[in-house]
Amino acid sequence: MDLAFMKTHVSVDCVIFGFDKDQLYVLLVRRNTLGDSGKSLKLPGSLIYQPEDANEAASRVLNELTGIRKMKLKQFKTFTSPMRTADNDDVNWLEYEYHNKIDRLITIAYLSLCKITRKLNVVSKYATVEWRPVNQLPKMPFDHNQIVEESLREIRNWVEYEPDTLFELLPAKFTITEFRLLYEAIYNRNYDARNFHKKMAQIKFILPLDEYQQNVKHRAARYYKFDRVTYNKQRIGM
Amino acid sequence: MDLAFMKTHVSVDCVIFGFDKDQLYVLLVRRNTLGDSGKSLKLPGSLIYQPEDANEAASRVLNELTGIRKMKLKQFKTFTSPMRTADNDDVNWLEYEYHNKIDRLITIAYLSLCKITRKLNVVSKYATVEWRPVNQLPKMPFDHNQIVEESLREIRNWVEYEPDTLFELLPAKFTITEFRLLYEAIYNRNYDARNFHKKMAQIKFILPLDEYQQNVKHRAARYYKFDRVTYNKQRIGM
DNA sequence: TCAAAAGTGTTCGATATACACCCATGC
DNA sequence: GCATGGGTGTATATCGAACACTTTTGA
Repeated sequence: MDLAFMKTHVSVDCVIFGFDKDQLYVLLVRRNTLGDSGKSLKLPGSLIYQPEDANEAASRVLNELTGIRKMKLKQFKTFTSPMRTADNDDVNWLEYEYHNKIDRLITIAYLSLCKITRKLNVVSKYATVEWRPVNQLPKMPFDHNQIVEESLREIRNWVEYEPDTLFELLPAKFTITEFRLLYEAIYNRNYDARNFHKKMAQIKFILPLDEYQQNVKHRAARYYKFDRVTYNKQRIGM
Repeated sequence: MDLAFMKTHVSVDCVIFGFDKDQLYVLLVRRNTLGDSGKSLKLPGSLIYQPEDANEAASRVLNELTGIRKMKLKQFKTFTSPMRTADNDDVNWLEYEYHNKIDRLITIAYLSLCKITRKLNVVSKYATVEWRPVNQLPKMPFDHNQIVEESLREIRNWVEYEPDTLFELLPAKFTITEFRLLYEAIYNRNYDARNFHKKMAQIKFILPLDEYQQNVKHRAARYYKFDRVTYNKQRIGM
């Protein structure tokens, strides 16, 4: 056993989910490639600055991308394998990007949710920002593919403890069918539309509006909205 | 914003739960005190060595204490606040213990379970090892009190996903009442003894033995055991 | 009038809860 | 024989699963 203690840089990486139609998407950034490893898309992230804690760093990354000051986010796992930086291309990019010699790097992974319709900033250090379907992700640098995989398990946990997180993924006004498709995407199973309706009707913080879809070539669906006031009241009682 | 990136040592800290009678206990170590902050008990932990990942470091800490090679363990949260090392006494102890200059330290917290009857090793760097009731913990260094608090939420999650973890806390042969008291301690609520019995009877991997309590001044309770073979078979089918 | 999706109610089985009495043992 | 905890069964409420038809709208 080498008796030296690990001293290392620490980064945060954010798995930001979006939802459209019937699918979950993950927000990836395209780094300015050096060499050509083919792995040009990656999770947005950053090294942690000296005076920050990890939550602040993740908030900063999210804010840069979305402009939202206080995004909901959740730390879910820290990845520490020395093999993370096994690929030289990955390390070269890091050192170029951060102007620091980097031998080993651990990362604290965060989960966050964002409306897919939101206009995003292209942060200077990246060429583009892209939503990619979670089922068809490209090969990414470091262990980013593994991080996304593990985040999927975590998202269910999150919505069970804090169901209001779900509404981060939906537009302010949504139909029950849209909501059901979101559930189906997250839990990767189907829900009976009738039973689902019944359940929604019982949930007090989901309010029916007097608005209906326009210009659809079938019966127009009713819109609903999430009511945070009622939600918070219920939570206090628990 | 200070543009220096954080470069830091990383430690693991282990919250090891034990169970006796009707209470959860946490395993603490007594450090050889320097100065007298009064905070001489702390969670067992260690800086991570250069070639290790965090799981290996946590396994090493657990192994040193219990002699068990492959203890079940679960990473649950990383604590990164710069304020962790705000107390000079804490930092002095660290630097004395590890012969390293330490300005900032983040820690990856692990959860583990151990039979409270197990004979423990006193690791050289500690004076003693002690089980303390989780409800009456002393003030501990760093953010160890907060870590334990957050671990309690995590333990429920763990036993729901992997119920076999529970049996790490019980002797090989246990009564249904002992098992119920464990549930009550973990979920901090009472369970009806009759309904609990009924539920246990349905669980196939809990096997009744032909052994009963001895020398009790009331009707002797039957012993049961956990059957891992049946447990694994069921799991595969899920 | 047809296609496409919205909306609605009932039945059934499984599961969780509430609750009361007899049993075995040591003293 | 009594105190102590062990063990059992029944009735009820609740929740989730299965399931079919009518409604609205645009083309």
